[in-house]
Amino acid sequence: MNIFDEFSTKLKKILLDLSKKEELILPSNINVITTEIPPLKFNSDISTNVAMVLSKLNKKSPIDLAKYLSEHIKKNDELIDNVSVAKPGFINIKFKKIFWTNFIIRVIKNSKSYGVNEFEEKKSYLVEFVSANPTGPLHVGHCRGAILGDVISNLLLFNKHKVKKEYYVNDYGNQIANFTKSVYYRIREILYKETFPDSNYDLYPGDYIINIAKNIIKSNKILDFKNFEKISNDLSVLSVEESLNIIKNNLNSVGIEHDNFVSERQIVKNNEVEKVVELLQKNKFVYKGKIKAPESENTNNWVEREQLLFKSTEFGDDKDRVLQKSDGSWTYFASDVAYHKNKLDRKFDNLINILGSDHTGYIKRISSSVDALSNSKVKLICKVSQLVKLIKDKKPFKMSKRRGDYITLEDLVNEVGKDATRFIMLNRSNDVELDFDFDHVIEKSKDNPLYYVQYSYARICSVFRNINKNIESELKIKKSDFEYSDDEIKILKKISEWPKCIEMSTRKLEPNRIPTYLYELASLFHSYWNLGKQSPNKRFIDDNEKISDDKLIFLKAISNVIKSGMKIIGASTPERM
RNA sequence: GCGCUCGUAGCUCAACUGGAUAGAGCGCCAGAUUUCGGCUCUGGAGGUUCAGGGUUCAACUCCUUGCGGGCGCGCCA
Repeated sequence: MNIFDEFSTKLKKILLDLSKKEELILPSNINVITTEIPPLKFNSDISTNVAMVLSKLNKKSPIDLAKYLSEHIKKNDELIDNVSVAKPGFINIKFKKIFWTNFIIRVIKNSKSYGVNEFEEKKSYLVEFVSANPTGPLHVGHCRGAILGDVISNLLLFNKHKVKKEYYVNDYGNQIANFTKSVYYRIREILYKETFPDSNYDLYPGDYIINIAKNIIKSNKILDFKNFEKISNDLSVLSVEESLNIIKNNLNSVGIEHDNFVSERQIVKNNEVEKVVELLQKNKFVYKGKIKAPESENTNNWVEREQLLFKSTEFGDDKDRVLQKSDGSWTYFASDVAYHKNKLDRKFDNLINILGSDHTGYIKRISSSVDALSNSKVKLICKVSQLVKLIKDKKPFKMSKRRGDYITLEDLVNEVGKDATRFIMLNRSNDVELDFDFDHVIEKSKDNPLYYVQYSYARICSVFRNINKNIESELKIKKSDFEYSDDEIKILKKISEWPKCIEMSTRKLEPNRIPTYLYELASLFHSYWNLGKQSPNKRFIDDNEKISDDKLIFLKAISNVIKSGMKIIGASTPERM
């Protein structure tokens, strides 16, 4: 349920009636007429732009048209207290108090599904996120994208869509070869006391490789480490497995679990790359040609040569992209195209990729391939998560560029916890850099939005505790003839905006609206709470240690919204703090 | 050089599909608080939304030019 949608429906009916009577001309697209939340100062509940949109077509001034329409609106609805017209031509509707009583009772009755967009068609989504190279633990940079992907999935699930969360494992190619070699040298270091070749910059120096080496030795799956060539394949598989375990543990520590891991190696092994290249060739998207050297830096070493190219320029890319290396093996891009063909074959309605900001340049070419493969029927939606700037003691906390030395996701979670990590990472729009201030995040104050929201929930719980009621149990509503005060209606109005918040977050895949919304709701609640200091009638529990039904319902509705919002974010709502 | 992206109060950021007099928090100033729960609340000051041009009844939002920051521009993944 969504009071804005409901009003919109009523309004459109009125408009259609008037147009049938030929009193009004309507535009072909009636959806430009919107219902909105009026700014606070107008002291009304819903507003609409209808008069401004229709004024030109009907050759009337917006104000006159607004006056004319507001009479029809008022006449039509006994729950409307008054309808007023404001300057450029807005129509503002204010409901009677009983409207809000009815409203909150409906919210309570639908508490489980409140906020879900009922009218939206249910679709299936594949969300690919993280997909970090399986060569070591995740760092802070990965973390933001990971949480973004997870919460976008939660949002879609909340709206009853089908979602598969997927991780693409890049376990093929040079980086993996170097990684495997690194593990190999560590093993020789342990078994034969040989020193690790620190001067080789292709190798991974991190200490975690030593643990991987130890685990592989312990597992006894390979018995003889003397000849690298002989064991490199098996060792590679084991090494990837080990580092994937580290990554999965990292993800679990922030509450993330993927449904599916797809191996690049497997895609290559199944000849999926050949097949997809063949298919593209058949549809004339592949050709042999030369590609220009990049405009940047020194192009001295650039050797122009004839190579297999994908025509991504046909879909707006800067240049066509190479599919095959000179040694005959496939480029990363080629196998990724095959992977996306694989996704398409699984028949999802929508494909979503979450990428780091360093991959923005990659979006055009990969979405081009999806266009080419699906005949532009399926769009690949790419969301980019920008950098995270860590701040400690008011200073940027530099991620050292020194090899193998970066702040890991594990470090972050150990420092501030899962809830704070998730909440703060989502607090900003994903396409803006984010300051992650360690000092605020662990503070128990308003400076810490997580704490502030959780605290409001805990306060509500304390009321329930004091009257010996369980906050989870369902409320039985006997009478509903009470009315709420203006201070309470302020909060009810905020609650009525919740479905709108969810709708926008889902449509734009921008979950950052949710922490903002919850903060605002919490703020209103804390204000209300403080009113109890002066006015005993604003306190929840009266002198006889009882609570009235209206207050009980009121609290329950607030806590429900906070809880379901926090659930989408993936942060907890402790009953005591 | 080219592509993508961001630019809003001193600072960190909101602002719905293009809506009204652009909102919060921090910091600053002034107050409240013997409470259901303790960094909670109330008020004040603070703006040419980077700059110019355009579209529109209406532009922070869309188009365009310029400026500034970030990212990317390999047969790396």
